[in-house]
Amino acid sequence: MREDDSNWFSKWEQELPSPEDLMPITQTLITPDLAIAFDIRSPHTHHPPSLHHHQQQPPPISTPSSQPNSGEFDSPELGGGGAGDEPARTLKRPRLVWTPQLHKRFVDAVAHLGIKNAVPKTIMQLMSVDGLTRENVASHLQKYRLYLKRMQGLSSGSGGNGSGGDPATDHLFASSPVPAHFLHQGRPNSEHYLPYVPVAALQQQQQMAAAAAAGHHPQLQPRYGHVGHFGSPRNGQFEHPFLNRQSQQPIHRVGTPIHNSVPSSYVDDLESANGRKVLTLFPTGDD
DNA sequence: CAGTGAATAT
DNA sequence: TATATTCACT
Repeated sequence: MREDDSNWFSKWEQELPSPEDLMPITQTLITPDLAIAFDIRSPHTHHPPSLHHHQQQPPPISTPSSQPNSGEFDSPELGGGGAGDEPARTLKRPRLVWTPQLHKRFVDAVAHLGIKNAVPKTIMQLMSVDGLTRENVASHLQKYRLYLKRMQGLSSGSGGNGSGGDPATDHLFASSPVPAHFLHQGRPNSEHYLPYVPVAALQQQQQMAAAAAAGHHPQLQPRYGHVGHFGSPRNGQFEHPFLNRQSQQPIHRVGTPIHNSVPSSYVDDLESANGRKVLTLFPTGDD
């Protein structure tokens, strides 16, 4: 039975996000508002029926200003009072697009956490995705559960309905490989072998909070690239990388507002360019 | 805080 | 339309 351990691990490893998956996405697009402000949009998108601030894929324009002043100029708190306010938390972020890859990460996290620890917070932490908030995960987690449930109920018997007429709730999930069947089995008796304790992931919260409290300005931190929907997860494997926050570079920017664009910290520790994946993803020791 | 269902926004 | 996010309740 011990062999199984390595087995599942290998498998898991295999499913891990590949290098192509994770990397090149920190290309934070220009904020939609900014883009609009600059009046830059697709040349041949001759069709502005609704002039809303839609986030579209800004052309490959170089993005010199790393000043991600989120275009969201909501209403900053004024008046007030506040001696130490953290306005950044109030920013409304754009809709998060759950790309298959992102979902995969989610699934992986859940799978490894085990049904027991698979709670939004833990998942979120284990995913180590920047900009992901508990709400995001919670919402998605629920949908995911429903999806599993539905699948289970329908897969019995009837003919062949592998995944054809599923309700609309699954397109995303359908593209994502479900590790095993860690469905909801209320079985307090036998636990699946959890080789790894998620404790490592738990402690970081405090650190993170502490860091934030210390005065971590969110000027360019809590943001995930608004990725345009690419969308073609049909049977294709990956289509788009996404946000992965892993290394928090100690960028101390104090005093002079040098908007020196961060040197792309998106580099994960991926493996060599060819060959197997030796990904060291999970233990998110830093955060 | 976490889970669910409905409403809402995009 | 579909999907994500938010809210009220638990």
